[in-house]
This record gives sequence, C-alpha cells and structure tokens, in this order.
Amino acid sequence: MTDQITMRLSRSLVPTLKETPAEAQIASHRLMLRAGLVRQTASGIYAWLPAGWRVLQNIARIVREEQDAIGAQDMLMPTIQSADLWRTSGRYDAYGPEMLRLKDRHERDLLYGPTNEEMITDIFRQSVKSYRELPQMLYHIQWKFRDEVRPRFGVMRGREFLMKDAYSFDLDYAGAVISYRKMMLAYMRTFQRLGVKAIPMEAESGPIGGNLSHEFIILAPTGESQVWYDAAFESMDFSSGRFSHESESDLDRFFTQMTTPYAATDEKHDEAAWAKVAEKREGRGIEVGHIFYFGTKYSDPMELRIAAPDGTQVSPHMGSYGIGVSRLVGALIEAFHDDAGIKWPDSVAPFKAAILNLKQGDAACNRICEDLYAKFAGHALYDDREERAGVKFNDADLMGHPWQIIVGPRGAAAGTVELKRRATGERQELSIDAALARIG
RNA sequence: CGGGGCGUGGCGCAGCCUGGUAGCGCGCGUGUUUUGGGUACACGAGGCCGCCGGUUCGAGUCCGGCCGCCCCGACCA
Repeated sequence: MTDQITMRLSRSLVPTLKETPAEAQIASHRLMLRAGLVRQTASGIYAWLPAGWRVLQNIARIVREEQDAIGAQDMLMPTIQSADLWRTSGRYDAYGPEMLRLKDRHERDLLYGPTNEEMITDIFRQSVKSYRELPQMLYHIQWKFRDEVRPRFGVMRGREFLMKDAYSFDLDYAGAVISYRKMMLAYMRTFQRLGVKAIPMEAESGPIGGNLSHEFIILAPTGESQVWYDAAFESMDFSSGRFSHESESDLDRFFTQMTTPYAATDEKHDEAAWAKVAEKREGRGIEVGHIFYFGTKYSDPMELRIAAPDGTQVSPHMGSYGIGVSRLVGALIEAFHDDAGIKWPDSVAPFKAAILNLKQGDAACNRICEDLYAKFAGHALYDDREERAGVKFNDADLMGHPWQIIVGPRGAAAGTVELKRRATGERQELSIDAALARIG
C-alpha cells in the first residue's frame, strides 16, 4: 500500500526510545512507544507515526482484501452523525456516556459515531426496495470513538480506534445465516493471513438468541481473558480454495468445523463440556473481532421494508461484523514479541527488511547498502545513521523487521552480507544476491 | 464511576517532609576516541518545576482551586 515510499532512517520520524515512558504498562504499549509507532496525544487517543501507520495500513489492506473476496462492498461513512438518526432507533437515549455527544454552531445535537447500524440502515432503505437486490453486504474501515471511562493498554483499549464494520442485509433468516457464515470464513482467512491463530468463541447473542454471535480471540500469553479450546483449532487451514464462499454446502461444512470443537472464554466456560474434550488447550486471549446476527432490530423500527417475491413488504434480516483494526496492532505485538522488541509477522511488518550499515562512510558498505536499498524499492528501511553497530542492532530488533541485512566491512570486502531472521534469531552469511533471493 | 498515585529540559527520575541562586542518568550539539550488540572523555545547548490564586522578605517546596495523565476495580471492540 505504501510501496512507493522508501525510508532512510537518518531522515525519518521513527523516534525509538531507549527507556520506557512511565505510562506504559503492558508489552505492546511499551513496544509501540519505544519502537516509534505511535505517540499519545490525549488519554486513549494516539497519533500514528510513519512506521505505525504502515502497519495499520497493512492490516487494513488484508482485512479489505478478504472482505472484498466474499463480495462485501467497500464504502466510507462519516465519523460525525446526527442525533436525530439515532433517535429513530431509540439508541440515542439508550447508549449512555460512552457516546461522545457534540453540538454544532446551531445547537444541533451531533455525535461522534461509536458504530453505524442506524446510518447504514438509513442509507440502505433510501434506495433498496426489492428482494431482487438482496442479499448485500457493505463495510467500511473508519475511525470510531467510545468515551471509555478508563482507557488503557495503549491502542488496545483506546477511545479513538480504527474499526472495520460490515453489515449484511438478507431477505430472511436463512439468508442471514449464509451471510453470517461467509463472514466467519472471511474472518478466519483474514487472521490466518495476519499470521495469528484466532478462534471463534460463542458469545452472548442478546435477546435474539441462537448461536449466531461469535467473538474472535487471538491467542497471546499476555491476553486479557482466559480461554479454553480444543487442540483441533491449531491445525485448521482456511486458505482460499479449501472452502468456497459461494457454496452453501462448503459454508455448512466450514461452520460445523468451526463451531463443533470446544472453545470458550471465561464468560461461557462450561466445565462439564470441557471435561469431554480429548486434547485440551488453555491460554490467554484478546478479542479482536465480533460478529452477530440481529435480525430486524434496526430494519423494523427504522422502517426498512423490502418487497418480497409474494409482493408483501418485509423487514430484511441484518447482521453486523466488526474487526478492531487498530486494536490488532497491539494484539499482534502481544502475540509476537520478546525481551528485545517486536517480531512482526511478514504480512504486516512496516518494512520487509532493515538494511544495517555497520560502517557508515565505508565505501564498500555504502555501495552495497545503497544498492540493496534501491533494489527493495520501498520495502526496506535503511539504517544509514551515524550510529554504532550496537545501536542499530538494538533498534532493528526493537522495531521488529522480519529480516535484517547486516552490512559490515568484514563481509563487504568479500561481497557478502549477514542475513538475520528476527523471528528465530537465525543468522547466515550470504552473497548479496542470495540474501535478496531469500527474502523474496 | 469508586479507590490509589503522579505532573520538575525530549525520555527516566531526585529535590518538596524541614521554603533561601534547579540537579542526576539517558538523549541532543561540537571535538577527540571507538568501530560487529546501546564506547570513553571533554566542552556545550536546552527548564514560566501542569495552570490560577493565596501565605511569605522569598514558593519547585506550604495552603486552596482547577486541568492533565497513570494504576487497581466495575465496564467494554
């Protein structure tokens, strides 16, 4: 997404910190601050610096591609909404202090949207009139605001956050179930591409009932809640092709596979059912997504009516599907880090590789680094600072680039570089071409 | 929202109890040094001590109010 931009560290705003700012408690928050990804501008509100912004965009790109793949339509709704719209569903009064309420110069009530069900329902009803136009799924990736009483954990529980919200419209319950399953498939593919193990766990479905509400939990040792699950989840593969979102029987097979093995957070944990699980796994988890079917909760009161095949007017069955995009940045770091810093999965890393020039000014080192830098065309960060080798090693480990290409005078003379894989710590001495080939 | 705590150069902190010329480490600048895991030395720049008011000859320090931020809990994507 940011392919054209190249970066030389000496002239980049990537302010790494040797010491941890006092406010940061958990690992991801500390590391995001130390690696120069974000800066807090107010309680629970963050500015995304260049490297952090690249990560956020990488995650958003993958989310978007998988939403598109199941036929959801990308759009963008505003952050500021009118209170009147929310009065039509009754939620303006129901929502409570988490909703940030504003007034414009004419004293009209506005709000900074915490979610968009009312808005999408309103937009949809203005132009969709017939069952022939269903089903449809729409989504957007937008900043939202919830005035949390107590923001914490950095970006994982901020007040302003980037969220993917999708909404489905179907003629009836049976159709809504298909949309729901498609979305679950898209989610599993999304998390797989992000490099994490995510498990759908049944969640409170509210007054609607049924089993159509799932939370997606990423496994991370420092997660916020305790989770119990069947080891069967560990070997599942959702690469496209294994299940078609266009085949009802595939979706059925997929949904059964996802929801049959045991998986629960502490809220829904059932000791009796757990006792029957053959291969038990326990761990900590972070919720990064939530999908649910809510029927006609909005279409009814907001009078979204559609002509059914028999000519009657019916309220479409809806569902909504969220992924916490900015929260995922923190969650991924919780899942992938060590004492030295972040260990980005390849798919979301701000840069594929860092080029470490261990002897700035040395003719051979400079030449090799410049050459590599040009060849990466935007995918590598070149540490061209006048710093000691140790500083560069430490910062590279901190920032978590999947690969480090270490260029020092020793190897330069022989035409070799050292390639380090951040995730495993494995290093090897290679020719420049071999190193490039290895990184791909 | 209940409970606790903190605001002092960019970052981490001391100083406040017991008022008297604002300090330390890191970072930053210059020079020398070092040259494959945060090198060493020297010199230097940088602070309305969160804000407003009060007490006092004198306030970073004492008193009052306000603002901001963090932690535990309840709550939450």
